[in-house]
Amino acid sequence: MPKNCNFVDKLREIGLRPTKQRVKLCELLFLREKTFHFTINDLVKKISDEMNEKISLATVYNTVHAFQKKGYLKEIAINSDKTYYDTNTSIHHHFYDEETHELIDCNQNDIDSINLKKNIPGKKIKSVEVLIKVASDNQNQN
Amino acid sequence: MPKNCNFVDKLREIGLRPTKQRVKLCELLFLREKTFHFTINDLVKKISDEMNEKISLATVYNTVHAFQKKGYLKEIAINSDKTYYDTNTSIHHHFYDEETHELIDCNQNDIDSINLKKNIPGKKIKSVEVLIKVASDNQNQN
DNA sequence: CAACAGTTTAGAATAATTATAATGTATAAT
DNA sequence: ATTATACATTATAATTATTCTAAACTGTTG
Repeated sequence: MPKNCNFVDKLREIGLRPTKQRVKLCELLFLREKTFHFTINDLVKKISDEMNEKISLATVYNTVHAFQKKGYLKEIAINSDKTYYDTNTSIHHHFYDEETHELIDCNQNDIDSINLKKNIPGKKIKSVEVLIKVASDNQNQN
Repeated sequence: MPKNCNFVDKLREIGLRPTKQRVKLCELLFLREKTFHFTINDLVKKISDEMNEKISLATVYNTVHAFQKKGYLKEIAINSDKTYYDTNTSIHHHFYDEETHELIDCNQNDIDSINLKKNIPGKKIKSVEVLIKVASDNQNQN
């Protein structure tokens, strides 16, 4: 979702009704310089803390799913009980800090291209993404 | 956990009491040629279907966590509400079939070595693992 | 403005996982 | 061998993330 844009029109364009809640969430999610990694709970907290608003939990779930479906949010695979999302929807990689549970983007050009020598017969490759787990030191590997 | 081994002794060696349930689970998990990917529910089902036994759900959770802690099982990161485990505890990669939800191992030597150009200051890299999503065709990327 | 379809909402329902507390069992010391 | 003890198992309750539901609400279209 482009920054500095009229979210009302933008939402209409992509076939979602521009409700108050959706516009608020757009502002929270897409008016940012850096890509943003979050869980549903992070969002709910930010809405009440930073925007002094209240959007029902169900709506946050609905809206995040709608944006994901339209391709403006991406679900990130990490070992967690919660689901993480990213405003960077391109195919890219992540550092995952095992101590702070923070995600940091690692773009395609931060990694030499990955060359697969194996494939699955009858299947096409949809994405190849790397998860780099980091920790300060004497941490166990998983 | 080595194949063809006396699980009673092995469990004692690694500091876990060799209870009936743990030995049964060892047999189910580690007496295999290929690496085994599973969820807790897969295990519970296999115990009753293939072994005609009943081990309580809590014990399955406890035991899987104990084995994981001791380094004999590895948690796999994929987008799922369930947690996946792998008997292959080495650092390695996975194909994830978006249609069948099946995991397939992809060893380190099936991929040219990954060269990171970026790092996180003050943090050590603990693992670098690749998830390759596959599907038969006209499937969306995520 | 009226009518309709799409949205929001609170709260119920579900599903995975973890905690609890009573009972059972492997083990080390007697 | 027996017993005491610490560790395990179990059924069940509790918790947490997520999804469903049905009623109230709101953009949009005519």
